[in-house]
Amino acid sequence: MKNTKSLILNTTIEWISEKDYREISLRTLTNSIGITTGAFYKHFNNKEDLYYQVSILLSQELTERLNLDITADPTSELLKVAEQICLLFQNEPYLMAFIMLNQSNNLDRQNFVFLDAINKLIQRVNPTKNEQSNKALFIQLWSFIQGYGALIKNGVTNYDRGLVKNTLYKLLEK
Amino acid sequence: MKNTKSLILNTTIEWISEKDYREISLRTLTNSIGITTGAFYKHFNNKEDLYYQVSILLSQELTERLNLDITADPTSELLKVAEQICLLFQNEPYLMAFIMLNQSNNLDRQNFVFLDAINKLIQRVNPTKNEQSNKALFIQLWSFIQGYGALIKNGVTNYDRGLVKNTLYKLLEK
DNA sequence: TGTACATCAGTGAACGCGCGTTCACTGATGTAC
DNA sequence: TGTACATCAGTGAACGCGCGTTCACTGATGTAC
Repeated sequence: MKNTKSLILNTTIEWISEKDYREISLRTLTNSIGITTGAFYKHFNNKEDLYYQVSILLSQELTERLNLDITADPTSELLKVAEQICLLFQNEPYLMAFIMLNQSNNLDRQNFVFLDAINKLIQRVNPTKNEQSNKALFIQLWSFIQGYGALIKNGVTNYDRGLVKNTLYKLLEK
Repeated sequence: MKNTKSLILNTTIEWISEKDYREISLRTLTNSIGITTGAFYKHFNNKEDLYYQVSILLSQELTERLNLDITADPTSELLKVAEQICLLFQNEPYLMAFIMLNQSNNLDRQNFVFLDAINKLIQRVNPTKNEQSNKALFIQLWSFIQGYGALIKNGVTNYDRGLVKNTLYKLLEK
């Protein structure tokens, strides 16, 4: 049944949200659904295959959730994205850790869609600058968001909307 | 012998530099030294104890290596620290991953010494501002350094001295 | 100087455990005639 | 409508493996007399 496969995918996402994904075993996962580990292999080649498919789903979900509007005011749109991602780090630390650790393995189209959209926003926020300057700005923004997210995730600090806004404006030199 | 204990500590650091520390087993570690796993437990309570002691050593080493001079020009000193840490992410990715993942567990004095020194530099770079503004600046700098380090470590980008300098100056509003 | 004893780093084999994965089998369901 | 067969999701027990940890024992070294 296709139901079981999507049940496995959705339950995996629930587990990933609740604990470090490296500590999830196929036994705990399949037990919590009510199937055996043998049944799992009727739907996935192996555990890595499961995580790969989950990471694609999560990339799609993230892209939809952020709901980028590349025609809106690029500065406020960038701010919106930055805030939402930082909030996700605060509210879904395990999920974001999974996404961040698996993003570099994922060269699928969905990730490109998301990063491309951010790049387009940056080009529009900085229309007079050259490509190299835009790439640098992208690295600066992405570094801050990831690093700030990590600090939030580790409990070093709490999410502060004003700080995100202030950082963005400094980096954009607004 | 005290020699064996420090041999274990130093060899662990070598291994941590070469691969993900989560993939190091006591067997591979002790085999590479030429002792048995039983001997290991004459010197450490357990594996966690080893990693804790290693993380203290690495914190000390990092502090010494950065060689902070809190009397020097604070801006250039901050730039120097930021550059050195980013370079470490590029040259010692596994080691930095270990330090970053274990730093939040480590509330030992050595870490405070290092972070305190950075905080003092920030106070001197921003003498007229209040404490809250300094704390925000610290979070901004630390977020960028950590996030940029992660991007370098994951191969998303390469270390670029100019980008680090530019980011620092933007954040310091110089 | 020689003997008896204590200490303790290191040995080596074993322990129990949880893991991902495999596979012969089951049994419900759909299809062909 | 009833019978024979094919399909295939799911079972459940087992596989081999590597892990951290334990422990009775060894044997070199130092100490006391």
